[in-house]
Amino acid sequence: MHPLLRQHIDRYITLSEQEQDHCSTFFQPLVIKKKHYLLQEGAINKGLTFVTDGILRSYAIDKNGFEHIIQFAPPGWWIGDMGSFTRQEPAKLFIDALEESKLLWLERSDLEHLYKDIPQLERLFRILAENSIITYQNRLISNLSMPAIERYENFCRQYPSLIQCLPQKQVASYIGVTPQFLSKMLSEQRK
Amino acid sequence: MHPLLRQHIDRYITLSEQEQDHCSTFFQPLVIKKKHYLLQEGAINKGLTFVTDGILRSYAIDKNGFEHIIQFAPPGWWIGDMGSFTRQEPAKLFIDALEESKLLWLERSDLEHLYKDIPQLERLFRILAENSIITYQNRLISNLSMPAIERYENFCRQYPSLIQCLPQKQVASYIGVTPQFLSKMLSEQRK
DNA sequence: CGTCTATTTGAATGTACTCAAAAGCGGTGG
DNA sequence: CCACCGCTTTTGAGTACATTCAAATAGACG
Repeated sequence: MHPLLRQHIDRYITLSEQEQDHCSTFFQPLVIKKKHYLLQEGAINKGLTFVTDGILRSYAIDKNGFEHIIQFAPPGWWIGDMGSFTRQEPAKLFIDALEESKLLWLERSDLEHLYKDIPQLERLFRILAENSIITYQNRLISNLSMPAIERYENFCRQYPSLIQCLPQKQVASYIGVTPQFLSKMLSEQRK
Repeated sequence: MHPLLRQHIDRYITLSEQEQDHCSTFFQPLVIKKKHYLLQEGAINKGLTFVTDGILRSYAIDKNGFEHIIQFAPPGWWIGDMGSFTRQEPAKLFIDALEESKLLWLERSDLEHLYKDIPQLERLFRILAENSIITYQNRLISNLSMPAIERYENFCRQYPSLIQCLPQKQVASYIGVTPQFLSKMLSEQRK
């Protein structure tokens, strides 16, 4: 099992060597090049992705053609379209790589089997889902209650390592402003 | 076990009579009057709440004193401050009743025991958490990509029964505009 | 070096907010 | 049963935050 995945799992549950080995047989290593898609809107998201290297993003495109980034996934994070994955419906999101990335891919059907073999995994994914809820909730509160500049400062505080590797445009999309406006805010701030 | 709770659980997992009975011993019935708090910012959220009658809401108050509604909980819904509940940290949210309501209260420690007695419950709460993620994600996309009037129309489509019993002010807070602006939008729309 | 994309800057515009005040509505007590 | 109080909703005028459109500049990559 990939050390990053192992470390990730160990943070929440305890698996025996056997269980770990059993688990790891279902994760398929995958490499995805910069700008290549892992998922496109309308497709069915048939598996979950654990990032080991690089960085992915998920985003929606609105009817005016603008991208709205939902999530960045650096190493150690999961990414997927939860709606499409759990209900096997057409995805609302695109997922692509911002740079060449290495992934571990877990098929939905394999995960369902794993839940039966290792009930602890239900617990793991319950906790991961709860953490995700907390993150979404905080972001929602930010969006509802803060002006753009504070949302930006928030982002920098929360993801200091991401700020360094992301183009400004991507950050603008995440915090919910146009790239032009983010640029103007930053030039104001520098004064 | 309360029929609404039973029906709710049955939608996702299958419990034996015994398991159901065991479960239900931990749910404490509770009545909360209009405008009374179930949780206040800064307190620790020590349990989860399943609503059987009435309606609750959770909301954050920003530094300017404005409320931002995170969730409404009509009968059949859970409500709580996930961050405070799972990490036993001070809550960021207030939860109160919009009208006199009846609840079933489940203590965190009891839930932890229940997870051990009935591992299926890990599954139940995993699925509930995943559904919650999907809801938050859709709302985030709405907030990022739609003007206020469309967010309102969205809300009406998604929660037709809520629209009828909620004062306009509460809906405004949920979709993220001032009550004045919602009023202006609606009077425009009527023309 | 040339092309493509990201960033910056400026002017005009628009969506939504603030402040203020009037009107409507529901509940309560005399 | 009506009058009053408090809260919600409406309306208007002025303002601010953020967008759009446009164009120039800067950076990255083959």
